[in-house]
Amino acid sequence: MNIKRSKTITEQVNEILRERIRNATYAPGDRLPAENELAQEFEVSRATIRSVLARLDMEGLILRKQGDGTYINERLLEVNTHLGGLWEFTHLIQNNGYQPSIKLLMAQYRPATAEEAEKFDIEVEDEVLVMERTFLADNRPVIFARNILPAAWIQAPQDKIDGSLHIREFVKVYCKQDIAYAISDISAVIADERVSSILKHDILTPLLKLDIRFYDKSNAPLLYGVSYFDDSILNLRLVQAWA
Amino acid sequence: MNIKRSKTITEQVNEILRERIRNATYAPGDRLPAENELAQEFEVSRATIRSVLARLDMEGLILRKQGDGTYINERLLEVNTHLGGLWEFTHLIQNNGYQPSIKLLMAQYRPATAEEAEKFDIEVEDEVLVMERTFLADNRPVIFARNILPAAWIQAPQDKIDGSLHIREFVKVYCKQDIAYAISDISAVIADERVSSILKHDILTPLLKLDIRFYDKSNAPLLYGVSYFDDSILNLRLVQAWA
DNA sequence: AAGTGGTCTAGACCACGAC
DNA sequence: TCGTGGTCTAGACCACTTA
Repeated sequence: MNIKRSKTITEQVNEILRERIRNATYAPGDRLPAENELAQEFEVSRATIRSVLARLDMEGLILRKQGDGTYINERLLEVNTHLGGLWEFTHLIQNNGYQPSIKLLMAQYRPATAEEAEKFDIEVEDEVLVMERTFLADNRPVIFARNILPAAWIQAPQDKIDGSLHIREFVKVYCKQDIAYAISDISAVIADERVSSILKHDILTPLLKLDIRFYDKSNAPLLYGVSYFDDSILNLRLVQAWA
Repeated sequence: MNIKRSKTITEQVNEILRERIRNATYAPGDRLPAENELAQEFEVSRATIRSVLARLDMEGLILRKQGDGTYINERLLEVNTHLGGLWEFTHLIQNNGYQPSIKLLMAQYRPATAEEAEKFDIEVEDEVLVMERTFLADNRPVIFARNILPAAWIQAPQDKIDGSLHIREFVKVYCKQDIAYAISDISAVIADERVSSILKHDILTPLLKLDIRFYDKSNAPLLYGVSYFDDSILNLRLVQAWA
């Protein structure tokens, strides 16, 4: 097996194994080759193979049984959202079987509220950028998202905001920062008129609200987001492997 | 540093480091000793230290910066629920600052509905055990949970059901099985009368509903659970580290 | 008994950040 | 430049399942 350079070996093995699971080279329920066999095939050490398998295990893609073998989890066809990607809305839409797209509704600067200032560790009245977007599933709006970040964070030309970027790309491009982790609050709410009219949504059906704060490796807050969606249209289904 | 046997080395190091974080030997924001130093202190290899740090990193407890060092995440005081433990309701209650307890409302056998039969891969009309419980925060009911499992799964004496067990303990004791992973659906609902009366809850406030299915390593369904709670009382706050 | 995954070691070299 | 974490190796031995 030849492996291209430039990406890490584990990353390459990771991609190959995922592809084999995706295209059913390893079909659901199948037993994978032993770790030693995989190590031989890819010409890497067993430790490398194991670090890849550990990640697939965490995500619930495989089930490892000591003394027996490693199996493809056949139930993962039903699952659409892995825990690590709660805020990857386009994936959520895609995994529910729709074609995702993003529409920028608004992007404007205004002074921070007291609450926002506290969240970002900035002064009240410091300027923030507010961006409102909808995520569409087959051209139907299903998620309303409002993102807020201090204007001072923005390093790149601010004139035209590209609203079609994912959050992690957005932060990367405009703030030249990488997101290290996020803290999310999940709650159930009755939509206000504005959200309801945007989502063309029955006002009596409660929505899921996601309140997400993103931080970098130095623990500086990068971006704050609040999102609403109807869980009867988009199923929020998570896998959790035992720790 | 002396280390007791019987548990794995990584598990022991894990516990020691967590304790040091908890009791602020390593205070929030502090930089940890270098991996090599920790390896020397515990008399283990650096790989062992790294596997422990990798887990703390995933859970958001620490932030690792290449070329710099590893730091305690000072923002974790705010966080109460790690993703791995979505169904550990007593932890959820505890982390919201209340004293948790569990009250068994009902435990009875009845034939499976069509929906249940499909979920468990059993026949319609096969017998299932239904258990209804409330989780109390300072003696106030805050979570209503209904758990269902096929009666045939139960290996232990069925006469008296101990309703105060956690799910993983319950499955361990009565089914002699270990939970390998779970699939959860999160949704927002308006409570029905029964749930509302149990939770003494304003009927207009939407609740979070958690639909969780538990599986073992062989992919056999073990148990199914539906739970309701008011997110204005119990904050469902998750940490997600970047994959 | 044989084969599997689980744990652990003692190195090596690299990429990055602070000084 | 130096120390840090990031990657990777090539072994070893153990615990467990299956036949």
